Amino acid sequence: MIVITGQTATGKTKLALELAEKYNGELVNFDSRQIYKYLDIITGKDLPSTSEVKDPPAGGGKTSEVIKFKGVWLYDVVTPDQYFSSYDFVEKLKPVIEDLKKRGKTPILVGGTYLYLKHFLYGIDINNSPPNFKLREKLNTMSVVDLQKKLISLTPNVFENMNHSDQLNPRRLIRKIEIASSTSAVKDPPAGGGKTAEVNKDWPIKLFIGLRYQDKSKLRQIIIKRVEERLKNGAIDEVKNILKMGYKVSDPGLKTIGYTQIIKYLKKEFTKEKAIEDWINKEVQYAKRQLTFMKKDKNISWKDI
RNA sequence: GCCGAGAUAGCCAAGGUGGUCACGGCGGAGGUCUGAAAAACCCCAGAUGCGUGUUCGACUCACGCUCUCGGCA
Repeated sequence: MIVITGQTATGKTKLALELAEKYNGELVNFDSRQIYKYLDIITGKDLPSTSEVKDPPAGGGKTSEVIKFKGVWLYDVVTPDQYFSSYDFVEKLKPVIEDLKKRGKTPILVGGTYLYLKHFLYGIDINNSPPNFKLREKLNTMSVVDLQKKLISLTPNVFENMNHSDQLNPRRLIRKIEIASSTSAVKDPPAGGGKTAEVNKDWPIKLFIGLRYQDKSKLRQIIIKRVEERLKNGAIDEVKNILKMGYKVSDPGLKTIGYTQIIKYLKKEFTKEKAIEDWINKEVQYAKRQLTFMKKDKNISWKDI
């Protein structure tokens, strides 16, 4: 198995395609946004036309219920209104990998969502429980202080073991409360979390590459260019169409850089200039956060570009 | 040229009888991360246009200068 991750706009897909050729591989996406259908232009799903060849012609020219294979597995697996977690991702990924194995192909995982990758490579705490949306809805209206109190009343140890940042983060608090109040909850979970399920033991990693920018101003420059390109390629129409299909700003898939800003522009909350500026800023900030997170993985061999 | 309004961090911006003044937001730096992650959150740095005066003390008051905006000419 080959894994390629790194900052956004570093040419991960391009490298992956090269390696696919060299190692008889097929690409598997682990980008949390490209998982979504209809989010194409702004998430950069477009691939060089060579890979389009792999598209199986729709059987007999009938309209396509055929799964689109755009040369990359795990594109377009859910609609923008659907919840999708790192757990779901791992579950989707396993059969794909198995299939590649059977066909003697080298899986080439490409993407920037390190959390997904992390859960696949290093496992998830088996004590965790699935999301409880009803509970979340209720908890979402509570203040941070109240959430803290609630968690402390349920499992003081869990709260104590959270770091300062997480203790003030409503999402993290909600998640902990969710786990603590699930019926199968472990009363006093150990400090470092429970056992983790090893997922990928059958798949040794041949190459684990991280792409990053050495020069931050360069990163910004490239992102500016990419945003301009995506606008030219119809980013605004893409958003309009998605809204026309009935998807809402609040849908998980549309909580995505680029979409958020364009929607604000369409709603006249932002001028076009402001929307573009914000889009670029958010993307640069995202790229930095990616690196902060990935840096901690000592298995990644970094390539500066 | 005259009248009015204003000049607070890279940008936007609040303030008060003169008392270590200096709210916020954006942007910037660094960080957190085990089922929402292109998410959510933590944290750090940085400012009173220039000069003179009044005063124990001025970002705040007075005068002058420079600049900006609006109006008159």
